[in-house]
Amino acid sequence: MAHKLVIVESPAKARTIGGYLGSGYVVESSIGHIRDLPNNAADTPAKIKDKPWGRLAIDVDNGFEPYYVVPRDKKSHISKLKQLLKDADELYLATDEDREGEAIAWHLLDELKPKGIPVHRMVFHEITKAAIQEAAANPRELDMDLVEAQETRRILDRLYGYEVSPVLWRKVMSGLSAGRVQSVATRLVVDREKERMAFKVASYWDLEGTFDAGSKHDQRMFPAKLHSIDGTRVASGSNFGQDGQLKAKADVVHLDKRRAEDLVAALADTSYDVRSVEAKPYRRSPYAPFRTTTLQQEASRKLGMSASVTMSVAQRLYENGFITYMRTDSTTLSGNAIAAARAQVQELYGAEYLPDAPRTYASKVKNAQEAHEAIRPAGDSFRTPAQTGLTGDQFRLYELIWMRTVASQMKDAVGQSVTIRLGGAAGTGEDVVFSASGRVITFHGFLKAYVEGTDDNAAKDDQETRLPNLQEGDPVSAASLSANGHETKPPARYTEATLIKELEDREIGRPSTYASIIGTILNRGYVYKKGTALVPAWIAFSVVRLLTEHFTRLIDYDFTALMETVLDDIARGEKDRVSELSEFYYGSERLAGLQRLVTELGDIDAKELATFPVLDDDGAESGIDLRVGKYGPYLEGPDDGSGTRVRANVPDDLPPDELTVEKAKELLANPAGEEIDLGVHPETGLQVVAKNGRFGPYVTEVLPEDAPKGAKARTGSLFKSMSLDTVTLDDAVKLISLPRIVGVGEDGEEITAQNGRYGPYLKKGTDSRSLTSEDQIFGITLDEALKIYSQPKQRGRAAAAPPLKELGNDPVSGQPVVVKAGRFGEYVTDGEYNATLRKDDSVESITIERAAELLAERRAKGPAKKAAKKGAKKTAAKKTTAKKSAAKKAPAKKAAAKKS
DNA sequence: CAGTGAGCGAGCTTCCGCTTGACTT
Repeated sequence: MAHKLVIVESPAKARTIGGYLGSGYVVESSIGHIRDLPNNAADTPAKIKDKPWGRLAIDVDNGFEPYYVVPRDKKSHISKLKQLLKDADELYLATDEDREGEAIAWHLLDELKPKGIPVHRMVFHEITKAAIQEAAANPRELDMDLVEAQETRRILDRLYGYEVSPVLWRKVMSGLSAGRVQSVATRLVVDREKERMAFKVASYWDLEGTFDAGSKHDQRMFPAKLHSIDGTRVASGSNFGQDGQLKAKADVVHLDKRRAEDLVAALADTSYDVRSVEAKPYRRSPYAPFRTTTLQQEASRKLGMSASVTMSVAQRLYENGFITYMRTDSTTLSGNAIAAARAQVQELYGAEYLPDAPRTYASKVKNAQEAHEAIRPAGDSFRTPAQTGLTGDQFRLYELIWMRTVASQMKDAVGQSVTIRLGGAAGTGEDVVFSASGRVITFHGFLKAYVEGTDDNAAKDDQETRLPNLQEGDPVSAASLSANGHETKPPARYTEATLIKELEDREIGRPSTYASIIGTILNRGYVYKKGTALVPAWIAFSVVRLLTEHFTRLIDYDFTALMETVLDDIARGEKDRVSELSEFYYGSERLAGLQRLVTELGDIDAKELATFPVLDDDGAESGIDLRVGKYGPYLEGPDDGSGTRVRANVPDDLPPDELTVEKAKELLANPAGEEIDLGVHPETGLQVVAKNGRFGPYVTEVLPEDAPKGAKARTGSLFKSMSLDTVTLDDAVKLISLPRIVGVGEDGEEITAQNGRYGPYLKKGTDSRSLTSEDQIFGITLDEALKIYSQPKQRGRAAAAPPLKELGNDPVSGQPVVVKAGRFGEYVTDGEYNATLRKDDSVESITIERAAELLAERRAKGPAKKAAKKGAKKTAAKKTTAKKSAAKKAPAKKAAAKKS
């Protein structure tokens, strides 16, 4: 039977809308984007792989034409949609009405290719029966200008990310990344840390007292603070700047301890009178209903949920029909929602809390796309939290959303704020004024339902301080007075919630990505969490420095906002996508293009980039440098002219702003870190210790201070079977005795056994042979050693690697194909060509057909040996780097994955 | 960053935004 096919983005939405449209309609979802640029080489179609721009999947030479693919996990879904389309007599593309939604609609059209049936673009902002039916009755055309704007955004992000990231691989560390959003987020965290490092603590003092209004007042005692001396204000926290120091223009008295205490003494006999009473009406309007970022902030402040936890809990609430869509930048409530909230206000708080007219909230977000409603309880009447039957996190998050929504339709809170000034004369003749402020809320309004949390210790909106009802001229006495010292505090580190807020304020990122932005910069190792604070790692300093020095425009805080302006122009048909992308990539008279920036890297000095002088409190250089190395951050002591500088590791979890000159000196004084005393060597009498070094744990002798120049401490790596915790003095004595002389060969040359870079081995002159186990170093006899030397050298190597699996014969070469485990992972070989298994292959699942495919691909590239010989040295060096950094990265990723 | 020798298959990392399940731990 023929039907009309409606495609929306979200499955949950499809279910709801299906119910509103009734029979005759089939509502399905696209589940987000259905096509994208290929993610990596494995997903890149063969026909563009070999193009110079194949890696980008954007033909930068021909109008920046993008090459889209349907990701593997979406293929079956696309077939399902195609199947549904076969029996459809009309197609409604009902994706979200924003830039991305318009593009999804176009991708659907382009991929499904409906033949001979009408296609409509249907849009709605509310999911109510009336709104959906009206939308279906009044469809529009696809807005191709808006699609162009989306493609421009997508292409620009790809060019930025996939061109700049490789620069970081070459200059900083393999596997790193750069992007329009993550790099700015990282920069924010790094810049904040730099502010903290430049911060110098200042102290200031003030006076606080408890005053007595006399027995005729109900509220007799009240607190007040010193306000001014002889008409000049006393310095308080707000007079100090971001650097911690008194602002240059501050016309204030800066009290120190002595002056403050002297003043307390001079005020011992002072009586006061009320100089002024200033009352102002206090009025506070409700907060707007939740959008993604405000929900994430409040869930963090009140429920202690991370952004990603908040989103997944909200997702479950959404899927089960408890709340509206949770990825939104809109604070707008539908008419039904306003009515539901108002009904609930009436019911729970009474008519006096209900404003005469419904409240509406305009979006504060500058680049808001408003495709959805605010986040609120779902339905035309709200369920109270108790009525939902929810538990745990879902209950608590629902309650938060429900309260916020209901409160948004309540009356303002009103009251009075009062400032009272008290004056008196000090014994020294100075005129002093104290100030007391109070707030009384006479009608709580929405505050009765919902009070927003605060990030620092700022007063909450419902906080009250009552003052006595004093009049000008009334006498007041001081019950107690004290001098209090304060210190200026550095700007606080970002938390997930405050960083997200900052990004939103700067129009960077979208509701669907805020939580994952945090994930990205954590996973790359740019930042780590210390409690809830985001602390930048030193490698982030290197990356931000490279980007600010060489890609200044791209990491500018305004880059995204400027891009949005251009995209809006494209969406209105006023600018052309190709010329904008061309300017971005190839440059113009006024701008350097990205392509030139990433190819002309000669002046990027990787070493300099990774070096940060450790500065003292006055910002002067100490001669000590922090450097970001392959093994993490380390310190280099001052150059004393000896040619070598003392080095020391910096603990991974030492926040950059805690690396003072004193701390650096302390670390340099004990460069090796912890060492374990094993005792005294029975023969030499020297102390023997175990340490962790560059190549892992090892033992070494401690040479006496009067040891002759040039004397070297003997060392030895621990065997793999040993560990720092369990190694004994006996083990150590044996290890440092190496190499062991096994005997003399037939040619008169000495054969020794030892441990090295590639494991245990025998050495005879320049001829070396691997051993299979570390125990052989001590156990092997001369006869066995001679036997090994009697065999040709190749043998030990080949014998060590039996194939993991035999697959049969290759159809092309006819040779047997086997799977082997190699240095770079598992690979298949037919004896001549080797091909590494790809991400989706495994030893268990691989077939001869797949192996033949891999070998055919490999064969197409020609023999490897010639290529390998070219610039062999350079390649070898690079390989080592890549391998080490990969090895280093793996555990970090695992740890991150475990947490989440 | 302790200091010791070879020779073995390269291939891939990465962006931002839109959506959920299908995975494993």
